[in-house]
Amino acid sequence: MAGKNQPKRRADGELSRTRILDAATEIAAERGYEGTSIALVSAKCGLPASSIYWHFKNKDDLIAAVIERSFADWRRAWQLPADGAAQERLQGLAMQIAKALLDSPDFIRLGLMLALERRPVEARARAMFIQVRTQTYVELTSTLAELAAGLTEAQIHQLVTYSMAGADGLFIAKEIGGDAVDLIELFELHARVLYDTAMRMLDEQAE
Amino acid sequence: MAGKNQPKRRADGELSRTRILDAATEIAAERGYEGTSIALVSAKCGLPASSIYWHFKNKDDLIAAVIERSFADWRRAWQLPADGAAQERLQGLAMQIAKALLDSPDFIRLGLMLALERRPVEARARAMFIQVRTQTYVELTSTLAELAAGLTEAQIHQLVTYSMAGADGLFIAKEIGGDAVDLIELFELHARVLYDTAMRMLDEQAE
Amino acid sequence: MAGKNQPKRRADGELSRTRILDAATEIAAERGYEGTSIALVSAKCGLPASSIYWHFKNKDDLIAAVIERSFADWRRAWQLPADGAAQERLQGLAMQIAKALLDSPDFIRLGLMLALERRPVEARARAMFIQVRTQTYVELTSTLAELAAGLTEAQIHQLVTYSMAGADGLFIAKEIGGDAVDLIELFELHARVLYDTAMRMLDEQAE
Amino acid sequence: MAGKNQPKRRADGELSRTRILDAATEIAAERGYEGTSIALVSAKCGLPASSIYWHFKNKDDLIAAVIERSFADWRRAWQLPADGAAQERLQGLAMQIAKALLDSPDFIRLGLMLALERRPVEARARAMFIQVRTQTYVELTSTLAELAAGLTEAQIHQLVTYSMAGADGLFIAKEIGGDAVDLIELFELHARVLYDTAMRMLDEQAE
DNA sequence: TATGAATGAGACTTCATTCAT
DNA sequence: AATGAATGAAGTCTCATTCAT
Repeated sequence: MAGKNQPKRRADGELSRTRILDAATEIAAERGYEGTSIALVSAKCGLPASSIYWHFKNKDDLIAAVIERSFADWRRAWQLPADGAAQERLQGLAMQIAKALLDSPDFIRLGLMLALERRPVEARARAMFIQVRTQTYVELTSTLAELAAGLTEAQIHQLVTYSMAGADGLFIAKEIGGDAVDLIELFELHARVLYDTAMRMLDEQAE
Repeated sequence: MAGKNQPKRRADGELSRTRILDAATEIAAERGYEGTSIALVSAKCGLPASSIYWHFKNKDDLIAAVIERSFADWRRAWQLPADGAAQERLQGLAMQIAKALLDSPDFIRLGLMLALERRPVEARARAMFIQVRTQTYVELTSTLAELAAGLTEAQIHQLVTYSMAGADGLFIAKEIGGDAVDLIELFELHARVLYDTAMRMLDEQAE
Repeated sequence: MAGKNQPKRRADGELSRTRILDAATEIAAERGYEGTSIALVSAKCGLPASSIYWHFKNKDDLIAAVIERSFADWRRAWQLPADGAAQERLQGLAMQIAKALLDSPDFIRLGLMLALERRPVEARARAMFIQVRTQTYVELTSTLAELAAGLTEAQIHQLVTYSMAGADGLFIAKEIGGDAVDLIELFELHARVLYDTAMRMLDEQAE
Repeated sequence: MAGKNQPKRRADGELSRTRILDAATEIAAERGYEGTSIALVSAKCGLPASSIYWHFKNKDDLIAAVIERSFADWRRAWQLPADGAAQERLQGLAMQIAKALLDSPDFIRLGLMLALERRPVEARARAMFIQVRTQTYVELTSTLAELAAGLTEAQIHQLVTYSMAGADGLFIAKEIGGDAVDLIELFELHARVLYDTAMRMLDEQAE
């Protein structure tokens, strides 16, 4: 940052890129990969289609960039709990994630759509989602290892998988159910379930 | 076979319809709504594109029919537990559903893709998914009301929502994780979690 | 007529034919030759497309039949004046034709559309219009020859052509102008103009 | 040629647009709205169909542009009479219009076809014709008001409507009758009729 | 006297992408 | 750092017509 003394062109370039990404994010989160046409993005951001190709190699590259940026936004919206009792830390984390899903649902909605597709070839966009999702998996794994010291690796894998699956499923439930679904309350339940399960696993191990 | 008591069998429209639905189901489950082109379906079922339009009003109508039929297939693959101890019945149900998801994943994969999309207009296919899903919700609600008599309506709503969300999420986890995810084991965990939660709710209520 | 003792099938056949013609007339008068699709006619009359082909060889044949029947209807709505003073007879004829155009505009609207088209090949329908129109030309020619005895053939040809052109043009003016155009009044003017012109021609000839 | 003061000439979009319009005009004047397929236009102008959509939003937009341009051409072919005796001015105008119709019949032929159609929705092309036609109506109205000062507004409206109807009708008569119809002679008659009628109206008013 | 089913051709339109400027 | 123009492929859907029953 700082020192922006280039002839302003650079600044405009950055701005255009951002406008394209904004438009593409909005559309892709609504209509998925195939439903996001370059013409639609062009119309929404006001730049001609050929300009989009100046900033991004192709459509796949564009959607991958969308995933990358919206993951970063989403990831910034919550942080791993630093200290406190295990149960409270878990509850706090769940609340943060629930709120992040409510506030910026683009990342998950688009990501899940990509994850569900099984297109023969296709490529970067889906891979990008899998990659950043793995990053979350790793973070949660180390957090859990700390919160519930003593669990086996297999148990941790199971718990983290179950916790992420629950988050995905609850997000979808909210998408489908709308106001009939209280996401916060359900994430609270989810956190409690995870805590209880972890404790039970430790107990059973102790015997 | 045999014993068909239809007039004569007449040009076998029913058969063609089935062939089209088979092809469309396979493709739609892999590529979603937008990714399912009529040309692709035509190529896979061997009938020309124009014949598809004899059997279905348009693409939306076709995909809605796919959802309808594959839900019926999927629903036929499991049945609500008739009797036995509550915990066993829940475990049994969870196992059946897990297997149904593994055996005929078309319904859920396509349905979830549709559920995630937020296309401005278009509708029938998505509406059909929401509708049959609601049917499942209702069935599970009455099952749970019986299994855990004493729960409030709100609690049952929460539990059923959570159970369906878990199923969706676990399905996705399996899609993404492949062999690294043991769906059966996770569904067992899910059933146990649901049982424990229901019991806890009843306990807390008793106090 | 009478004596309809055939097994009713025949009657149904006639009825179907009529229903098809009714539907086709309505559509063709609105949308012209190309705009009249067999599917549209089928939807409007309730019979399947293949039934239309049982009654008519092809689309061209159908439209030709439409022209033929609607010309007959239209022609039946007015009659050549039998006697009276020339001016009154002309006025009366003009009024009848004006009313016939207002009451059953299908024939003229469709006919003019066909007349204006210059499709390379195409065929029967347009030819049918030209044919029935010629019939009207002949009738008007002999009427005028009687009303204004003494005119040369060339003059009669000119007058009849001008009178039919006026009728066509006024019909179009009404189509475009709607309520701003008083068709009756304009036909009255047209009749007067024709009468005056015929008289003038006779005068000039007399000199 | 030469003297083009546009920046550089850049890929010659203007030329392509013109080529497309030329082709579309020719075809639409022969076959009407529905008969003008994009493929036909593409074949005639040498540009691929998709390029047509770069220059025009859709088919309706293209046909509307055809109407607009061919009206302008047609309108340029005649001018309102500046001075001289009323009768001569009217005759002169009629001759000009007759020749304009013979020389560039595209505008009227296509326009009349559109005017006769009563398609449920769609519109722009037809609306454009109605609009430019109204422009002519206004011009003729003020010319007539000047040529035959003293006529009431209603009379002028009637005369202008009748004069335009006559022109339309005579054009059609020429289309149908071909060489059997002497358009020039008929327009002369038409001019005379209009003059006589205007004079008669003034006379009757004077009484 | 019909009609369900099918079909190849072609309708309009959008697609992702390229390239000269 | 862009963009006007173009393009071949592919999109959904309708067309007129046929044919076995």
